[in-house]
Amino acid sequence: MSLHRLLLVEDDTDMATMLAAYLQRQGLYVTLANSRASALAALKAGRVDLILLDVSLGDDDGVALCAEIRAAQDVPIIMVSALSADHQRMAGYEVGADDYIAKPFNPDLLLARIRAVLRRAGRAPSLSHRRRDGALTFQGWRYDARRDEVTAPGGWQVSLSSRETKLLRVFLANPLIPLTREEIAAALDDDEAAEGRAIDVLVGRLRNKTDPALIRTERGTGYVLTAEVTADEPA
Amino acid sequence: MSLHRLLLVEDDTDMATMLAAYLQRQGLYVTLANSRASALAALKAGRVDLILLDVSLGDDDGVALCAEIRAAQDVPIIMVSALSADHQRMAGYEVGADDYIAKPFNPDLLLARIRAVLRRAGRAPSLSHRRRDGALTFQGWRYDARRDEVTAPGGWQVSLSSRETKLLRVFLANPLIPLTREEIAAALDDDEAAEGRAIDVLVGRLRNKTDPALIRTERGTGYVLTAEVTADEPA
DNA sequence: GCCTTACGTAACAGTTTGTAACACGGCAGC
DNA sequence: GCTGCCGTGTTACAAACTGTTACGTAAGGC
Repeated sequence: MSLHRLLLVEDDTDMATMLAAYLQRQGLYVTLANSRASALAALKAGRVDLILLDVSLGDDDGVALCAEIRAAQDVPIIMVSALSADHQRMAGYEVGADDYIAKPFNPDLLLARIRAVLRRAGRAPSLSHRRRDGALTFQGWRYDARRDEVTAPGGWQVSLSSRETKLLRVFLANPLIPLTREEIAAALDDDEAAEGRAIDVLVGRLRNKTDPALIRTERGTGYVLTAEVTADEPA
Repeated sequence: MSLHRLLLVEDDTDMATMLAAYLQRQGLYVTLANSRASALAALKAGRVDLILLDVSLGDDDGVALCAEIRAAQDVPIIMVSALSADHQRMAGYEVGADDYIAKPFNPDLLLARIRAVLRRAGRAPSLSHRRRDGALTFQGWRYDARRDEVTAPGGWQVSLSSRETKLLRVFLANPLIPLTREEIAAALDDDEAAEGRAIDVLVGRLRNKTDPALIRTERGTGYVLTAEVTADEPA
């Protein structure tokens, strides 16, 4: 029920087909383009929320195309490259890519990046629209939003403090997406201010009560929920 | 089944649909309007407790519309803007918006603002708006307003003191909305004054006689009824 | 390897909340 | 009036919650 339209610019047909199928299954509306010309045509044809742009585009140059698109309109762009060389990465950033991912990539990671970019662009339907309904399952754990109850894989019930619960909800709303301390604090407090090590300690406490492996540290950045989250039907 | 009626004035269909879905799940009754004309029509058509008004409204101007509505009637308004520029923000306030939120926003944050505005505006729908004679059902429990009787999920009858009953009614009138001790006291006493721990103790006693999970503590704030409330037809 | 920085976390302190126990007052019955 | 009972607020203390600090350790950069 996501309304995001994604334009996939990729000249390798096999890769494009596979990726498109995957992304469509994830709820994205995907348009394919295999060249600079067709990409620009697709852009002109309709609304696009995000562009996934391969750096190597046969005769065309992805980096140049990125800059070209950026100059014309404000659409978030994620660059995809077969080479993870840093200069390429930098080249991508300089022309205005919002993110960069190297082939071969983990599809889930790609999806996470896509969500993150869309979110930053303010067009993301977050998980929140299902949050109050059923329960969420992740890595064997279960969170019943209605009752604020957390159940461990074994069936044990875990009691979290209200702050810990809020934190868990923040992570569940953004699975696989790295969150900075600022973002977490903002989401927790409904307003302003992140200081000190409060978030670290809070994360530590949540880790202890659940599974330490659930939340991974992104050194220098923040924290990520490492599990995929699926919504159960409301019983 | 909250009785808050929210008018969402937004011309971006996707955004409107998404937001409406989200807000409806949060227990608000949402009416959509995509233009100045339809907004005014909706206002004329029925009671509205709160207006969520997008600043950018295609041909129409949200700020002007805000002022217009304000001049005509006293409905709380939250302005939504894609630009967080301060002058716009101020412009919104000056014409009488009760709050302001910038896109992209955290849905939970929006919800918190909505609740805050509703609370401030004292529009918490009172029991009087309901069929006074019917019974209310919540989380398996039942409250018969006519007889002041409370029935547990199992069918057992629970006897509450008069003060406890009043407290229960206050919560039932404001399901899912956090209430401060002051608000509760005001609603209980018909006249002001909240001091000491009276409310805490009262809540504790109500919890004991019903289901402790029904009323959750919002640390630093107050208490919330965690159940949705539905009105039964009078038997 | 060493050095710097970031992170994990135990211990602590300040608040807030839960609740048992008590005190007070009205009221019915004697 | 006296007495016991019930409902209610007050008090006091324990427990829970949460941010801060300090220090040890891990992770990278060089």
